[in-house]
Amino acid sequence: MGLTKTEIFSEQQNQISNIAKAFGHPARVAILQHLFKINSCICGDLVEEIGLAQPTISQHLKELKKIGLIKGNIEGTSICYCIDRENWVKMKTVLSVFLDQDLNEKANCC
Amino acid sequence: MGLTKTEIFSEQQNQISNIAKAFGHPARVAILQHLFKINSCICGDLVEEIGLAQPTISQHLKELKKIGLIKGNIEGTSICYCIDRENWVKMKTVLSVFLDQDLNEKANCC
DNA sequence: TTATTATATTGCAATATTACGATTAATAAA
DNA sequence: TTTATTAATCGTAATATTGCAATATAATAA
Repeated sequence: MGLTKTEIFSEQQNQISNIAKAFGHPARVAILQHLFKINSCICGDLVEEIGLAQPTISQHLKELKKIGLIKGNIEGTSICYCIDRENWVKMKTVLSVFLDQDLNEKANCC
Repeated sequence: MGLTKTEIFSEQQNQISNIAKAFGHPARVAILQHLFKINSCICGDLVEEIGLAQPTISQHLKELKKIGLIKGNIEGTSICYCIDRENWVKMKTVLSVFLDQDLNEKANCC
């Protein structure tokens, strides 16, 4: 049906997959990398930098904002988007619990 | 158009987003967690464990296998799926370059 | 050979995502 | 006020994803 059955999974599992989904598009990866690199940004820069149309970038920014990885302050006609470093660290904490599962002494069975 | 413009992004950016996409569904997160937990598995277990239909689980397993995070050995009528720990570590290395971008001395601009 | 069991594949419906042109909204500059 | 400038929103087309019933395949058991 194309609809993820969120209700049968734990909150942690949904949280992890939601974070991962935000990283699941190269444009959003590129946006985040660029924001880290220049440490301050307006949307126009990104349109040139990334190479997608302005509405498309705006849409990706909206998703990143929704999940809390970036925040935007209005600055005249433009908006200063930047990384929400506090949330970024929180996000990494959630992910690391999942990613570091292999740091147990168990060996492979096959 | 619904088609991601892969060609305008770097190989690293596409690699990161592809890994993230694999984690971008709670069922796949749950499957990986379960595989780590019991350290050996067959698909039937997962159908009960996760609560989705057998074809759906099979499809998710296929995607995880495609990206190399799990591997399956034929064992009689069943298949022993397990984590590909070598690739898991490689995957973490790729991701950490991206996730640890914030470990620079820069402050927030806004 | 004929079940039985376990998993994969196919086909399809429903929903989600991606991308962009056109438009709108809001501020700044003239 | 009029005219840029900048970014958000709307509408829509194309493609991807999710989920499952039905079926196929493959290996073992009877």
